[in-house]
Amino acid sequence: MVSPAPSNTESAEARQIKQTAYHHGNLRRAIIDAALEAIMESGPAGWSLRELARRAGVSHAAPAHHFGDKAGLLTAVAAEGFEVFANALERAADDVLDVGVAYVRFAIDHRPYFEVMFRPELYRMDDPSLQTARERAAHVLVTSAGRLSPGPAQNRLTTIAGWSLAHGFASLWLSGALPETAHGDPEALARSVIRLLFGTTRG
Amino acid sequence: MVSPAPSNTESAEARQIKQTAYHHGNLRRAIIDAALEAIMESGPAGWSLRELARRAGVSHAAPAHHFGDKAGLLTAVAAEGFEVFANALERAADDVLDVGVAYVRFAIDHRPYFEVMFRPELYRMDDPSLQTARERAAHVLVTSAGRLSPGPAQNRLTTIAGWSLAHGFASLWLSGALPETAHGDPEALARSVIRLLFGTTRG
DNA sequence: CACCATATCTTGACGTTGACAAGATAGCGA
DNA sequence: TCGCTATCTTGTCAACGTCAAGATATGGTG
Repeated sequence: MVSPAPSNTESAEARQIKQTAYHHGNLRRAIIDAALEAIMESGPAGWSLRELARRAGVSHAAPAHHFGDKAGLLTAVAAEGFEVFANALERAADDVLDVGVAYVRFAIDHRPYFEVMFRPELYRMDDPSLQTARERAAHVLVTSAGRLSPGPAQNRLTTIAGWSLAHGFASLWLSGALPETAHGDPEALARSVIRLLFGTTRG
Repeated sequence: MVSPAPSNTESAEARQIKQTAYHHGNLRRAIIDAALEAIMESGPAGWSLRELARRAGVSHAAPAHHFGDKAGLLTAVAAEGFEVFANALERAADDVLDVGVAYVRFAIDHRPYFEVMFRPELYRMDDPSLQTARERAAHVLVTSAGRLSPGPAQNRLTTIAGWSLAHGFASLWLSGALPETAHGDPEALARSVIRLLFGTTRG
């Protein structure tokens, strides 16, 4: 897993040393990690800032210093998510099929990020680092799909189709809307499905 | 628009007659309509039960009598949504392409329903009327896609692909993730995109 | 028409939440 | 050593979801 910032990798000792009465050491990261856990358990709205503070062992108002408010925290989560996302797509950028599969894999492996990223009403879209990573990811989608078709008009359609297919599969899988097919490996199934769209064009 | 129950179609007079001190007349419907409005304005989590009660002109605890709690209200919204959804798909069931377009059109025309329906953590999936409508909609998807391919294995893939494509396009469009392409008619664009998947198979 | 059982809605209360303000503490450079 | 600033705590407030108890209307039964 590629994380843009050192996550919960520091030893318990090191944390205990830093953890004096007032200074947590790395509260910002701890709160984000707690948020990711909470989102994994009960969605992007099934928890409270105070609960995250409790999990991190700090007072109820401590998170506000780092994130301002709840939307600020979710903005940080989304920004971090788009970075991990862009990295994952770039690593597969040579092949459209691989990009599509990487899209699905990211959604499943990093579900908490994914559940926030595509819900703009939860956070502030004008965040600079967020926009940068977002454009980086979009660039991979456009260029990898652009290698398939000749004209720019076709290119545009191909990009939207591939993007929609990967995004739709990921969303439906996560929401559990594909009940009978929920057996087996989602990644393999995704690959077969995406091949149905791109297979003909690639021969 | 097809609504499973008489919505805000009754005249203001009729409502005023029924609206005595204690009895609203049709509070259940009024609360659902208020919820749809609120979800349209600020998403499925950007409002409160008390706000809906205020909009309907009743006390803060009145909605609880009809829906139990917030999840109960959202369950009613989702159930109603799946009914409208199933009706819309059934009306286009003759052609896979039309079904896909109807899928996207529903998401855009009935955005509040759509935003709740595919977020299972918001409501109670075990609701009977919800499950019935849900299976009805799924049946249209499977049978319409099944007319394309010969074998059952191919059929399964085709169904998932078409479903994912339509669902992904709708989700991305609603979230505003397709910025540069956001000009023009989404329905026409959706038709072009879906044709990219099914066009080859149908000749 | 009188009566009452029941559905519907109100009032009041409790614990929790997000947000803000003011104060306390720690780390760090001058 | 001093003081500046980032970091965290404590206290507070209105708003929220939910529950309990009471009030009122409606429709059926006699």
